[in-house]
Amino acid sequence: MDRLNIDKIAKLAHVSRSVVSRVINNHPNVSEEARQRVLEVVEKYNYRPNSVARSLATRSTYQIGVLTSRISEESLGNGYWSLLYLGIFEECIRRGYYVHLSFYSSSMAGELHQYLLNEHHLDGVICLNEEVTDFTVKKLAEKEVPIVLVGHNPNYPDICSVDVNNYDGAYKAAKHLIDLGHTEIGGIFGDQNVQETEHRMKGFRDAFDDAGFSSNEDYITVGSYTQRDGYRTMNKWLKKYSEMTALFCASDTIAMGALLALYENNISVPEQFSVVGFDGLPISRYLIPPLTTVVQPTYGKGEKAAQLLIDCINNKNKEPLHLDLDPKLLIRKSTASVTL
Amino acid sequence: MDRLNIDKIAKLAHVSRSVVSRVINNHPNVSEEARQRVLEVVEKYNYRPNSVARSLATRSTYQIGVLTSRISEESLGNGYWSLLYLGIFEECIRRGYYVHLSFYSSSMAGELHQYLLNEHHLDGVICLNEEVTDFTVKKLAEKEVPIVLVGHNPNYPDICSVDVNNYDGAYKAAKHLIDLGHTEIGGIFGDQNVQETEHRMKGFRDAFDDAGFSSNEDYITVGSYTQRDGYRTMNKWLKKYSEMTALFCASDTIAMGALLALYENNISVPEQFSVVGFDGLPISRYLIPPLTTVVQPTYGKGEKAAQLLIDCINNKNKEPLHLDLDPKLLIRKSTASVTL
DNA sequence: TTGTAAGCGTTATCAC
DNA sequence: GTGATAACGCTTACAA
Repeated sequence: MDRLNIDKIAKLAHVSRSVVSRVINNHPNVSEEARQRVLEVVEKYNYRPNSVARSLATRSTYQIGVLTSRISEESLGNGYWSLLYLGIFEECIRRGYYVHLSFYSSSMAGELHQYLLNEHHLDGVICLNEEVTDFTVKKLAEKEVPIVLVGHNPNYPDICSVDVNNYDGAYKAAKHLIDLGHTEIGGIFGDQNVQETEHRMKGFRDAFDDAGFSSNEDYITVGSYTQRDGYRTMNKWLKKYSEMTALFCASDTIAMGALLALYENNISVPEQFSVVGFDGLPISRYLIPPLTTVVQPTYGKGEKAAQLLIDCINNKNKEPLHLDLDPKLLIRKSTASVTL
Repeated sequence: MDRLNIDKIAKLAHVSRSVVSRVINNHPNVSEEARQRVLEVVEKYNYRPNSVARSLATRSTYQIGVLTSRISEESLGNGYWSLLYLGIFEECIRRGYYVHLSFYSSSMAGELHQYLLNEHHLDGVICLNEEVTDFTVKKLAEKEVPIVLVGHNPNYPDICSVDVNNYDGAYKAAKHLIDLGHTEIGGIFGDQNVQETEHRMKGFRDAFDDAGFSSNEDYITVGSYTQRDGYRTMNKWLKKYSEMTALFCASDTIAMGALLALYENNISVPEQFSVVGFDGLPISRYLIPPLTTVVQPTYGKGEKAAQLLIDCINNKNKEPLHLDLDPKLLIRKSTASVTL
């Protein structure tokens, strides 16, 4: 028995192809009798409609694209992206959409270009970071392909986005350290170019202001979200600022690097030095020592992004939405009262 | 200007749709003159053929599916999967294929079922682990959809697969420990049900045999590839086998858990206890201490899997291929000579 | 309620 | 070298 199609099923069920189509798509206006006959044949021959043909006819593919940038191996491997993607994926699957995951890198720009230009096979796109956003918006803006951003981007106020409340997260982290009696507190941030960093820095600084003393600008730096950056900066600061007793890292990966630098310099955490991370990655509880960190709902961000996108695809969102999810501080073993 | 299609382009270029099609697909039999005219119009209107329609006509979508199981958050977040996927993705993109990434979990089984049954939008599938394999093969076996496995599976000798040489990797790890003078060496393995474990155990044991003494079976256990498992087992063994001085872990994640247990028990690594991991994850160099580990070409495995699959799709592989990639030992700071 | 027929946008065959 | 024309497999008016 070779390829089944709707016509063969129709013939076998002694109805026309339209009846089969209606049954399959749960459309009204088909007699119970006919429906049963069709269903039986479908079942018997294990028939499934060809989704490609269906897409061609309906102009929608039920496929969405997720774009992220390749970044370094280090940061790819920390679990943040996997979890975010998992949230997107599961929400999509629940709502009947399938998803493509693509990594943007300059060497692959051409191919991805093709992929996006060919908007016909994607009902929508989720961008996980800024580089990818500029690239994508330029391609898809004029076409009617909906986009959702993970991480707010002030350059695109009309595009839906989800983020964690970055201000709040950093504020909580700094306040925790201040409450423990620390005053000489460093802050390593991750990405010069995003609003996220701006907000986290403001939250960090405001916690000091609210506590009645202000943050030391020498203790603040912006690098990249990598272990390497945390490692290097911590090493440098340990030499330069021996009075420093605590550190806020804008990601768990940065904290991981800092922890290693501390270890290599024989400074024990948390007895001599406290470290707070950001993200709440699954691995953070297995760091040495288990990391106190600001947990963000990474999976939830993905889920929300998918919801927003699918709503956009179905024209549900009148206004562009910009959602903020709540972070919360998780105290583990890497922070302690300052020792005098 | 609304939707372009091949007919509009044909009209604008004063040729028939067939000529346009030939130009676009680089087929012969079109005059240079006509080709130029078409190319100009295509360029001018930025026309791209509709890939859905093309797929319907050619019966191939240039889309492949990657299936993995959801597993726990912990193990998803360790970077192994991201790297493996990256290898697959980049090789596919280079060869003109786009890729879907799906996570299998029992709660999503129904949806994924649909996805796979609808084989029409997937030219091939790569399975990243065993559960997923059984599930998939059952669905796609009788249809002509090519499958490639990451990790050999003796149940499916006819399906191409890639793996690292597990025997060799474990052998090297154990030999390294033995060469350092350790004799009381534990081994924590990851998955009862896969051939991988069997091979790693054999490599581990053979290293002892070749060194002239045999492994202690009490020191060998099989659990799961998680930090939690490494943590628990190490804690238990520390109480039970105080004479143990070294440990081989069948993954870096297991090692990570073991390292934490050691830290909490105030046993310093590598001075009092040596640990070797397996995988060579990007994060392994930032563990405390940086982990000695058997590096496997994770990205390369993905790349190879994609190559095999695309070759299958194009009927290049006469015989089912089962490739083994070479692991290598990377000595960092978690292993040292046994102290007497 | 059911069936006919016209798309959807390509590729591919086959005369010319 | 070129251009009709028939697939590809489905959805959806519209007519019956």
